[in-house]
Amino acid sequence: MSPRTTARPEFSDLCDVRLVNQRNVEQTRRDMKPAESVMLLAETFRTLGDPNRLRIVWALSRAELCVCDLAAALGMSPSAVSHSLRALRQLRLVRYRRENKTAYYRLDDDHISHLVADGFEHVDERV
Amino acid sequence: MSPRTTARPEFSDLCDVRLVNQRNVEQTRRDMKPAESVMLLAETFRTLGDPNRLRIVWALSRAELCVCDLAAALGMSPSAVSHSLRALRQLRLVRYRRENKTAYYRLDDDHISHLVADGFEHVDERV
DNA sequence: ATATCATATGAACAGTCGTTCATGTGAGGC
DNA sequence: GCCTCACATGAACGACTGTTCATATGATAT
Repeated sequence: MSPRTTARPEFSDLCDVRLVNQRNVEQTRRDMKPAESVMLLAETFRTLGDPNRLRIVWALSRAELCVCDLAAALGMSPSAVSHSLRALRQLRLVRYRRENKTAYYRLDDDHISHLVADGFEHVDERV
Repeated sequence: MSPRTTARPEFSDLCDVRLVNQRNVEQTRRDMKPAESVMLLAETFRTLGDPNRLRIVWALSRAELCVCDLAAALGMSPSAVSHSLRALRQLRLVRYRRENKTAYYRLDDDHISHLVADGFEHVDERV
């Protein structure tokens, strides 16, 4: 996945001539995360931002599952599941092991599991 | 924002006739989050999945800022910032107060701040 | 009143996404 | 060998997204 948006530095002085709090601007610039981190995290969030992929991740946070079981449980085509898993794999959100013809997927580490669990906690608070 | 993907129930039996672990499928179905929660969280992740919006949220997690300061600090046009803030507002990720002509934005609660902080921790671990 | 400032918003366009369909791969069974 | 199964992948199409540009709003100032 490539970034969809690019910063436009030529706009940085579009506001400077107006009433801007220079302190805030400089402090914010100082605190900003490096572009690489921002891109990678945005890509991660965007990948989790698809309902089907999110369901897959949630399912894998509770059990190791093969493609066919995921498809059956979530009501998706095996092809769609495989495509989704590839996106998750490329961001190293899931890993898999092969056992004969079957590929068993699980989350790559606990970080992602916590992230999703926290997210559900957040949205479930708001009815 | 409307969901981009829809579950296709007619696929749920495409895999049942094959070698599926029925236990896993049933357990996964039982553990699945309600569709409403999935949709809302996916929307939230997708909204955080844009580099510019993510930078805005990160900036607001450190200080209350007006639109113009955000634009100046992030090198975006005020219009783009305003559009981004609207998306964040609609998901109640940010709130704002008006002071004369100026609109000061900040994060709506700590949940979102933690989510983003955890996310950066995660990606910064992987170089 | 007119002008300017800070922000909001609608339309529109190029770019991106996720699905389906068709096909490929590679292991097992006959 | 051939067939089937479980999965992977490429192409393609419709749907969606984020930006820019133009315009609107609403407050302050002169």
